[in-house]
Amino acid sequence: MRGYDKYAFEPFAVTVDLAVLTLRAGALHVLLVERGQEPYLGHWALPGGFVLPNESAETAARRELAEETGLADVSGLHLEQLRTYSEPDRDPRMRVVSVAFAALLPDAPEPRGGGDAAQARWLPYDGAQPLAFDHDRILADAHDRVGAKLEYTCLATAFCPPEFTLGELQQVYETVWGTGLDRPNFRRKVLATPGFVEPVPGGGARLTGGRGKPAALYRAGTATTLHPPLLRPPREGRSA
Amino acid sequence: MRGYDKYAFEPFAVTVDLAVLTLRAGALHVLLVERGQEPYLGHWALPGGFVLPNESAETAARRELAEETGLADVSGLHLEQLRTYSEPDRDPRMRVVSVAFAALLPDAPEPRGGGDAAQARWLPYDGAQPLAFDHDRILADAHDRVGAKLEYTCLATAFCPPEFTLGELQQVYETVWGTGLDRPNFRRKVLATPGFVEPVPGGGARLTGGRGKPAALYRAGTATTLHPPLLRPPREGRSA
DNA sequence: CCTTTAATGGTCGTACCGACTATAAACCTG
DNA sequence: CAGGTTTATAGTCGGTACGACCATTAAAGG
Repeated sequence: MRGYDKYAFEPFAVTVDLAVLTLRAGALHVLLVERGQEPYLGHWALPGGFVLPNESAETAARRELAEETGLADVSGLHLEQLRTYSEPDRDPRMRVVSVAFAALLPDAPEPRGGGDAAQARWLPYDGAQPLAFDHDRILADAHDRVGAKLEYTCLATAFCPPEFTLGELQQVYETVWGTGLDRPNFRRKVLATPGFVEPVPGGGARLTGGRGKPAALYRAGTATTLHPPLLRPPREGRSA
Repeated sequence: MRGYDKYAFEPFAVTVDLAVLTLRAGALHVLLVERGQEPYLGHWALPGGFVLPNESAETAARRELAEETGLADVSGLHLEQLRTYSEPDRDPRMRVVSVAFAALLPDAPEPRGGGDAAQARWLPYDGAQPLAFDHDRILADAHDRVGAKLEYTCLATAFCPPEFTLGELQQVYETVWGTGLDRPNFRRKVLATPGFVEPVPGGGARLTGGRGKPAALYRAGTATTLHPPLLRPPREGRSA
């Protein structure tokens, strides 16, 4: 099927769906909107919308991200295309093909309504709540992807503010992976990876709550990949 | 933009594009079709086609794979969704959103025409040949993805016939990565990973050309991921 | 028969990583 | 203010993995 012109084709609606993730109070949270109409009236759903005629899916995703979060500048946020969901019956109204993205936010301002009546809120990531459409699966895929990319990329800093402590960076890993990590070993590994983080020149004032010894501040480095990777502890299945 | 009904939307054509990769004579090859019409008349392009009204993108990709390769059974082949390309001007004729897939084939039968006039052929992967549309980028993304997944999954066996030698498996890594690997170390690593490969019970007759000591035959194991991963040798940039 | 080729088996040293202990600098409590 | 708590930081130690080798075996070829 090489020639477009000689085959009839069905036009599809193309949308983007966003799994916007952040860390609030040491727990992973997702930005969800409450549906105001059928189907799935009253259910929570991932934010998203149509791709406009002159937009790429990435452009549409960033526009939706700005609209839904109410943030003035979303240009620096990490936005990653997950995959495209195209099951014929995923939306009962019509044929909708949706390109899913994951977005990572450092802090979590409570979203304004964005001019739309339906409320948008940060809800904790449980993995259990039934979302509208196939959004449970999209959200689970987003979680899997982010967890995997933490191993071999510097993605974790996308969850952190511009200046952060190593304790905060470790919390990102622990929260997304759901495991505990040894603090000295984590510190050794991160500092031994050139370009992962770099110390803030001025000196290390603390940012955290206040208890304990003040921590040094770091910024995200210039590296994007981790060689060798920072592997998560193997699942306690069985050892051969 | 929560409600579909209250916004106008532009219908898009949705297609799939396939980067079908195989190993022929120790080199990576790609299945390409020659375009028989404008635009890009005479250029090589990735095989692909429209997603039909009752198909998912995965279904359409597998159908196209069967049509283009002429293989009777493509159900066991590894098919992986790469990402979706949706730049508004990627096809000059109309708005086309394309879901790209990578397919991995063990052996490489010369493709029949598939009933279509345009010829389909295996061409060596150079990364230099200018393909039609944005297919150069899709092909490069496919190569990157496959190379990366070799590190932490058992994907390499998808390039191998049902029974293979460790030398053939090593050739997959060396060809895709473009590097040489130490044979004893590769062997030790593969055999130390439970579930990666398992010996053929009957005994190890050779399959390869004939020179050298006959190699034992193995089958793909049940594992899907490699823990710890089989990292490719670091690029010779500089060491800190 | 000797060379060539490739598979297989093994050694050795280093780097890394997990587990663990120790010290330092802040706060809180009485 | 003394002492305990909390968190950050420094360091040790042993096992494992892995890269760089070397050696042996089993075939084909001249």
